[in-house]
Amino acid sequence: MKRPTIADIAQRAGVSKGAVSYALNGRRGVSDATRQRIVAIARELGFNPSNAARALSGASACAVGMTLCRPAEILAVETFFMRLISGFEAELAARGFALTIQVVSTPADEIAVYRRWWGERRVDGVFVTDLRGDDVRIPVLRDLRLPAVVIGGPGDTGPISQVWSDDAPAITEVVRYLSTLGHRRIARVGGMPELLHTQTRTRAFEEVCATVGMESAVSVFSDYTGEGGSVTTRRLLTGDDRPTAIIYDNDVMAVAGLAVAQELGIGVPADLSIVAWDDSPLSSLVHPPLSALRRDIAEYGAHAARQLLATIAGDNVGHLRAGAAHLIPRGSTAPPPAGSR
Amino acid sequence: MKRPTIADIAQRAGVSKGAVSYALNGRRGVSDATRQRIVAIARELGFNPSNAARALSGASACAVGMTLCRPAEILAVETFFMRLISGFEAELAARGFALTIQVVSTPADEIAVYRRWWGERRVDGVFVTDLRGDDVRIPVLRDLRLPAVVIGGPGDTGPISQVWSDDAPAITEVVRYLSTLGHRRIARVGGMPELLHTQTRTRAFEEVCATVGMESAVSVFSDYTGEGGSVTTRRLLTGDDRPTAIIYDNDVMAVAGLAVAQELGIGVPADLSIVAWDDSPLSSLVHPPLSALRRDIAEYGAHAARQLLATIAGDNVGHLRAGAAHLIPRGSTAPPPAGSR
DNA sequence: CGACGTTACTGAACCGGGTAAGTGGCGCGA
DNA sequence: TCGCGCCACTTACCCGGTTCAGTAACGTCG
Repeated sequence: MKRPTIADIAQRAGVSKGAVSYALNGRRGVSDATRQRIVAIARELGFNPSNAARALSGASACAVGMTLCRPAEILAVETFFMRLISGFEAELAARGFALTIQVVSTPADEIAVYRRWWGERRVDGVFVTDLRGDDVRIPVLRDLRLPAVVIGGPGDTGPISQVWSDDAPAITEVVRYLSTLGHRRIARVGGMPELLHTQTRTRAFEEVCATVGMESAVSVFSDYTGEGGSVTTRRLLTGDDRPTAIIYDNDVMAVAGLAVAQELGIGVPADLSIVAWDDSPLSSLVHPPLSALRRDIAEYGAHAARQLLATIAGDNVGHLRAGAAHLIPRGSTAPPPAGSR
Repeated sequence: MKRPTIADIAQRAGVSKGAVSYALNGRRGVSDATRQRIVAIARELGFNPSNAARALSGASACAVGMTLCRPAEILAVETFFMRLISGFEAELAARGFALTIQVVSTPADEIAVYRRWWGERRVDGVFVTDLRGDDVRIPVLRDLRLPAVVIGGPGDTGPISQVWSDDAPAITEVVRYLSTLGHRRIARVGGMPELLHTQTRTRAFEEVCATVGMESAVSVFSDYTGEGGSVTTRRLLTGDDRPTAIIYDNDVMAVAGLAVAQELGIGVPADLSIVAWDDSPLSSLVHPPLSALRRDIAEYGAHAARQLLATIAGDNVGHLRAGAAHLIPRGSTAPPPAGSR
C-alpha cells in the first residue's frame, strides 16, 4: 500500500499541489467547491500529511518529549509517571501531538538527549521533572531555546514555565491531623534530598512541627524504592525513641514501611500511624488501607501539557499553581498507644 | 542558537553538501583527511542531522511506537508496561531510535493511531500488546506493511513476528507446587478473558488441575484492577466451598486479594495461600511477601525491541520464545489448614 | 603514449509538504 | 471602456538531508 501524497491528490483532483495544500489547511485561495472535492479525495485515499515533510518546511514536529531519570526498578513501581503520562495524553492527542519518551540514567544523559532532540528537530518541547536546586538542565534548555515546562517547583527556572503544587499546606495538614490525634513523636521518610520538592517538604515539616510543639520530628531520606523504605523504617522502628507516626514521601515506601511494622509485630494503626504521600490504588489496596495525601496527578499532567503547547505556540505563559494535595484518612492512622501520649 | 545544517559544515570545510553527507555516514567517496576535517567541524558545531530531513529523503523515521490500551487508573498500577518500556530503551537508544507512546481507549482507536502514524511516517514500526483471538489489528498492520512485533502469543499473526513466553509451564509449576503442599481446592483470578494469554493460562490451568486430581479448580475473570481483584476475592472467600489457594493473573489483584483475606480474618498463608503472576517489587513489599511467578519483563522488552529493529531493517525474523516464568516461593504459600486436606 | 580504471569530489535532482510571488479572468466602479 | 482589485488558482522555490550522475586529476599498464 503506497502512502498517498499531496501530489496524488492534486493529480486526481486536476489541480496543483499548492491548491491541495491550501484546501487541506483551511486557507483562502481555493473555492469552496474545489476545497470540498479535494477534501473528499484526501479522505478517500486515507491521506495523512507526512510529518517529516511538514516538520522540514514548517516548524513543528508535532511531538513533545519527556525523559525518565529513574532506575528501571523504580519506574516499575512509581505510579507517578504513568499517571502523569495519562494526563498528558488527552491534551496532546487532541492537538495531534505525539509523546516521545526516553529513559536516561543521569542528568548529564538527560541534557544530551535534549541536545539531540533539538538538533534532530524531533520534538517541539519537553517536560522536565525532578527539579533540583541550581538545576544544570535549565540553562541548557534556555540556550537551546527549546520550549519546556517544568513539572514541580517552585524554583529558579528563569523564563521557563513551571507547573507546581505547593507541598507545604499538605504536609501542614497532615502534621496538624496527627497532632490532633495526640501524636508527639513523628518521623518522615523523604525522597532524594537533592530534589527541590523534597527540600520544600522538609522545611514545611520542620516549621509546622515546631508550631504544634512536637516532641520529636525527624526527616530521614531514602530513594523512593521499597527496599529503601524498608531499611529506613526498620531503623526508625528499632531505634530509641520510636516514633508513633511516620509520613512517607511516596506510596511505595509507605507500603514497604507497613510491611516492616507488621513483620516487627508493631500494630498499624494501634502502635504506629502511617501516612503516604501520593495516594494511589496501591494505598487503598493494602490492609489496613493507608491514609494518604491525594492530588490529581493526571490533571497535573493535563495542565502541564496545556502549558507546554501554549509555550510552543509562542504564548508567554507564566507559572501555574495546581491544586494542593489533601489528606484522605483511612485505616492506617489513629491515636497513638496510651503510654505514648 | 541556530541549528547547524549540513550546508554550514560544507561551507566551513570548503566542500559540497554531498561530500559532508558521505563523510558523516562513513561512505566511500571522500579521502580520510577530508573526512576527519568534516567530522571535526561537525563535532565542533554540535551537529545533529535533522530527523525530518532524513526521514523525508531516506526511509527511516528512527522511531517506533507503542499504544497503551488500558484505562488510566490501571496504567497507574500496572507495572508491566513501565518495565517493558525500560527494556525497550537500551536497545532503542543504542540505535538512535525514539519511542513514541500513545494512550488509547479502544482497539479501534488503536488502529486509527496506527494508520495515522503510518501516514505521517512518524514511526518505522510498532509494538503490539494484548493479543486477542482473531485480532482485528493484525490485518490492518499487514495491509499497511507497517513493521510490527506482537508482544505475547502464541496466536495467528500471519507474517508478523511474535515475542512470547509460554505461560503453560509456569502455571503447571504453580499448580503442582500447591498440590504437593496438599491443596485440593484452588481458584484462579484471571485477567480479561478475551485476551489470548488469559485463554492460554486458563486452558493450562484446567489441564494440570485435572492431571493432579484437584477436587475443585475454578477460573474466574476480572480486569487487572485492585478493585476487581477485591470484589472477586471477596466472592470466592465468602462462597461455599472456599478455596485454600488462589492464583492471581497480576500482582495488583493479588495484593488486593491479600488485603481482603486479612480484612475477613482469613490468615495468609495459614488459611489461604496466594500466588501472584508477575513478580514485582510490590509482591515482596507486602506482608506476608507474596509467592510470585517471575519473568524478566525488561529482558522481554529488549528481545522485542531487537526483533522490531530487525524487522524494520528488512530481516525476516521469526517468532521468539522468551524464557518462561518460574515460581519464587515466599511467605504467602503454605500447606492448607488441617481440616481441608 | 594513449586507453582505462580509480579516487575524490561537485552539481543537481529528489523526498513531500508549505508558501511567496506571479498570472489570468472576472466583476465593478468611475 | 479602462483600470483596479480580487479571486482562484499555478509556478517555483524553500526546508535539510541522501543519492546518483557526472568530471577532473591521477596512476597504471600494454
